[in-house]
Amino acid sequence: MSKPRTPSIKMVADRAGVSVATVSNVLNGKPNVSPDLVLRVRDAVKELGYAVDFGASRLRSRKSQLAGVVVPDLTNPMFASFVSTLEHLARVDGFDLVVVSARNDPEEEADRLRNIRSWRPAGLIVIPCDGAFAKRLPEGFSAPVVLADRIPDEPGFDLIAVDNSAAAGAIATHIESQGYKDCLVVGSWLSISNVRERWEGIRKAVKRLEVEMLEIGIDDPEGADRLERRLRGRQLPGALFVLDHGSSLLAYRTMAEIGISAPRDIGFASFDDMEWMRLVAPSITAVRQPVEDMAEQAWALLLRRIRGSAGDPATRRLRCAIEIRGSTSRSLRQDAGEAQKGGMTCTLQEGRYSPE
Amino acid sequence: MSKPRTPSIKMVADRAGVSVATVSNVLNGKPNVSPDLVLRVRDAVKELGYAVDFGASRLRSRKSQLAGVVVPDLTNPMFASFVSTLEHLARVDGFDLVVVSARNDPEEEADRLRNIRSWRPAGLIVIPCDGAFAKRLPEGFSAPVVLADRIPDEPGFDLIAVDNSAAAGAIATHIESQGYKDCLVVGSWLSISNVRERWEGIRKAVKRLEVEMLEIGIDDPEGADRLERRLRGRQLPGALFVLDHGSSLLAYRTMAEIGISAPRDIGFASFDDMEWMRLVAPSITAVRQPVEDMAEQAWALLLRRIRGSAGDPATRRLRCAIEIRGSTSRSLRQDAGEAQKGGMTCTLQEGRYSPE
DNA sequence: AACATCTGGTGAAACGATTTATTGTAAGCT
DNA sequence: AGCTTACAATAAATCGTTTCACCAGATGTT
Repeated sequence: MSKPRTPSIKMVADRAGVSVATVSNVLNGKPNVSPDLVLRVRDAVKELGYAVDFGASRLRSRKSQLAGVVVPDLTNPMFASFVSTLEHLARVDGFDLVVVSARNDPEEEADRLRNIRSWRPAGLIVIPCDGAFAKRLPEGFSAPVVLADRIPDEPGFDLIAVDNSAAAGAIATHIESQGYKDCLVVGSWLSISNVRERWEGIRKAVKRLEVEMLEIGIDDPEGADRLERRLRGRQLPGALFVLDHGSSLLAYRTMAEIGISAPRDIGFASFDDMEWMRLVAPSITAVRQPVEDMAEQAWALLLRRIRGSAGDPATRRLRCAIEIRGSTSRSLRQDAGEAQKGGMTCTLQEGRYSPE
Repeated sequence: MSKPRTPSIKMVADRAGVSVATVSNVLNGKPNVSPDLVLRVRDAVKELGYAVDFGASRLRSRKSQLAGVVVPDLTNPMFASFVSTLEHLARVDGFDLVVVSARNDPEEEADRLRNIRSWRPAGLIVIPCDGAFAKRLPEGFSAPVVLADRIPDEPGFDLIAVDNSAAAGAIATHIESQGYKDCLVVGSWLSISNVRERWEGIRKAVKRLEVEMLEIGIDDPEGADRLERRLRGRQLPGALFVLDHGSSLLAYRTMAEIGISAPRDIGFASFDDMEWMRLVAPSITAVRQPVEDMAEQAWALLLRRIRGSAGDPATRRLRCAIEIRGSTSRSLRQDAGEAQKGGMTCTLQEGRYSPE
């Protein structure tokens, strides 16, 4: 009836017949410890099934091998993939991740940030809910923070994002070049920097095309109503360009319900290329964001900061790829048959956009 | 040039003019501390921006508010949603999550398990890569473990899974009742318990329907080839039933490439109902798994174990829902037009399957 | 008055690691 | 031999908490 506690460094030391300091030195690969002792320690470790206690280790050494990750919504495939990539990269560098989802709620984000702070992570990677992120970062938070994907209202942060404006502009130009006269642009909220930048990119790019913006929120029934009313209205827009994945799902479903389909009745394009956009027939013209790259760069930057690199906050914009597919094709308007074969898929090379 | 370290409990104590013990008592809501001191401590905490150090706290109190989560692949929407739900529930109970993805690699899973152990989590929720999970759990791991979704070869674990056999059987029966004569069943590996159970459920359920199993692996080009050859073969099966989401994506894409479509040329059904299956036309008959429920039950069970509930390992099987849609409809074989409207969607009530 | 029982509070000992200072020993150099 | 230098190993201090034993004073009980 004793207490078989999980083995500590002390037990290892006893069993190996050395001091705890020596065990620590062996475990951390410090030089100046004789080969036979290394062996004895290793054996003892194995026999006891010992594993260091990261908490205690961090407490004393003041070095944490833990990073925090905050995303708006883990169920969004974009963010899931972001986290997944991050998690792998971090692991390679010996870091673990505390992952939290803010569920699109700034309050919750603030709460999670406060909470995560108590784990004393070496750094933080955050995709903020909205622009007011700076106000939610607990004051006195000293670990480096790298933001991704969304731009904060206040500057002063390291940031990895994509070139929203140019990508959206490229799609708008494509739509225009297909001969569409007007285009309804749909997005969750203009208060989200991505949506805003994309909308502005469109306005900057178009020449003759008439564009009109509609905000429909996130999981908001009223927004869904607004969209449906607009699509049922007497004047169906020539094309529909949706600026985020959530809205795309809603829009595509709504179109199906109403019985209009792309490109027969309307041109359709979307941000955030997803698997399903390639699977539906005809497949959907979309902007593909380099999520993995984003994760990679964010992690690289954070790691540099953790290792002590000073310097002004850096902002990097990554280039998106444009996938032109059937849903915006004017020539497919009549014969919707061929489409699913995927032969229509191509990558826009015009301007700064490069092929796969 | 001093060292503005992140505030510790000692600084709070000094500022409030009390002992650290008192601060600790206030922070942990212990009784027997006078109201004015509580106030003074609270003020000091606020002024300093103090937040407890979970690591130190855990070290001393031996109670961890951290749980580990291991999934085979975070980019799989099923698992992403599982983690997301879990994360929310855990937070409500004051727990944070260390999340790791094994990337479908048992080796990596073993590595992550070892690693996660060093965080001394209060418990673990794992969706194992394969049945040999027990061998990968570091020996001497003392925190409670709850497995989910996949069944380990060796018993002795708490387990929350779904009723694979019955659900797969129901789909098979449906396919049979539609008049299909034979059915090709496709899945990643039979060594994954889910796939195995589903396959067995099918064989148990069918009467006249001829069934045949094809394993195509995970992200395996050879498997993709096998599938393509089979579908290009002289004898196209009447129906195709795919047993996991990854394989479904591959199968659906392959069909499109070859130019066969459901239900015109072949009946098509799948496990793991996903958004895209509702978006393609006609939409796809699928088994919808109660992922959120699974997460909920897994968390509830783990929490109970953490709180000290003893008792034999429990196994719970949750019921899946069946979504009968156009892709298996015999009557749609001729007129593939109507389908996208989704009017075909319904929920099988037969047997133990209940409607939405 | 003497004794037990609360009450609000504190100092100091853990927890499991790393780091620093220290010691003893062996080797290297005049 | 005498003196420095280098090496191996350790004891002890420390990180930020919680907990335990204890204390002084007030209150209650006989």
